[in-house]
Amino acid sequence: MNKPLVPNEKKKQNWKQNPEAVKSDILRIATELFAANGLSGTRIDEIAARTETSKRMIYYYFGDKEGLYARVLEAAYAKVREGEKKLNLEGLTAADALAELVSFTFDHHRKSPEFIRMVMIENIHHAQYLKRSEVIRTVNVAAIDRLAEIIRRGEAEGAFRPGLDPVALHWQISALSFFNVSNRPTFSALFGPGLFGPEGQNALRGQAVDMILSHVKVNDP
Amino acid sequence: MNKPLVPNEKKKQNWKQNPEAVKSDILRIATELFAANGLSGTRIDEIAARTETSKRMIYYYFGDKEGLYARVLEAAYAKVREGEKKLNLEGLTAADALAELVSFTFDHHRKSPEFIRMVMIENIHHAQYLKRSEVIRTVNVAAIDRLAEIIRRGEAEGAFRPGLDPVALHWQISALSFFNVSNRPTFSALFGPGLFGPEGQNALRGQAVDMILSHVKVNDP
DNA sequence: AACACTTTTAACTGTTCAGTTAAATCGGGC
DNA sequence: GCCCGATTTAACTGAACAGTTAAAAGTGTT
Repeated sequence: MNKPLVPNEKKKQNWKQNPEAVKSDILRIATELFAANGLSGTRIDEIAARTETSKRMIYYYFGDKEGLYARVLEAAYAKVREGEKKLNLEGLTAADALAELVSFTFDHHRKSPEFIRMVMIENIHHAQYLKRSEVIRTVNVAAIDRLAEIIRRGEAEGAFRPGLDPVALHWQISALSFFNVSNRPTFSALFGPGLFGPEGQNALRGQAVDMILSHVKVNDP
Repeated sequence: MNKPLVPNEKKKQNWKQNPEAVKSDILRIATELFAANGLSGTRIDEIAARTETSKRMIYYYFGDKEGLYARVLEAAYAKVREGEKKLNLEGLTAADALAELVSFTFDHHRKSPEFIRMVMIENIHHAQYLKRSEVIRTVNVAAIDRLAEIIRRGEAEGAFRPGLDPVALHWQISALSFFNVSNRPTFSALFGPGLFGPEGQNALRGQAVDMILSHVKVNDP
């Protein structure tokens, strides 16, 4: 009854199978909608309607709603990791490398609002889906390793105070970069949009760099 | 058929009308559930079941689910404002006052996870309910005023660098305090619970104070 | 040409859930 | 004692929604 004798409308004749494309099409739309509406706020029927394929195929490939959500979460982390590979800190002093890392992280978060929203949603769910994913942990260990290396160099140079904790430092950089995106709606509603325009963001980025650097440097007056 | 001839079970005889108590009972349970499950994730039937009153009364007093959510959000902000009145910065230098403010804010956020979750949820919804509330804005203006006063004193003392923006400073203090609670689930799942135990939290609080202070102080090496 | 995997279609199931209805009773202020 | 607002109860409505079913036919591989 399908692929019918009447290939009217926009039904593609000479049609090719492409499971990967179908899956990634579903993931793309699902990411958009889960990030916009949360897990319970998203409708499978709406995902299906905006996909090139059908509701049936969502269940065929992803099992159920939670399975799809879990895959969306993993894909979001994977995509962000991919973007972080662009960062090159070779040949810089430890302080310059750290400044560049903070600045990059700040901007990278800004450019990934969908990812930020997925993490927010996952935090609302007490990270229960992230906890089950072995894929994701490795991504983030790399961030800590990179920081640990910078700290090691900074101590060797005598530029950084001793005893810095790379995980705490990552927490601080993340806090400043993440909050900037996650809490923009409420912050902007309460205090106006000034900090979120181009000048405001440049100022906040520079201040974040300054805060982190003055914290790790050795100078105690 | 009710208030029946048989006051068996725990039906309160000698029962008193008390609209305010009924409303605040509903708000208390609704806060707990909205904070736990979000707007679309919360069931009115579950709120009703855990209240001393009935589903009918929820609609009687709050109209609909969104009306109830909006009132819960306002109540959460009001309660947090109430807690902030405990902070006393009289007779301190600007630097000491700011240190105390950061430290207090960090701890105050930690003690208000329900409020934090409501703000997270509200950010997911692009602050659409907060925007409509005139009640809430005034709460937060006070925070800015308090900071502006500290900055003014710090500049007068010659202790702070000139040109500090109280809104940006509030953003920074909030980022460090808010992220600590909001992102604990994912951060802890990825990097372990170490930073969220008592020692870890003491360290993070101290480092937050240090970061803010070394950023506002005048010493440029 | 056989076989496994992929895709289409649309109706259907069963449940969950926000919001309603109705009639009755109760408390308290006037 | 009268009236109005507060409260109880439990069943009901109607829509939304996750997940299923079934039969058919396509693709790609060997």
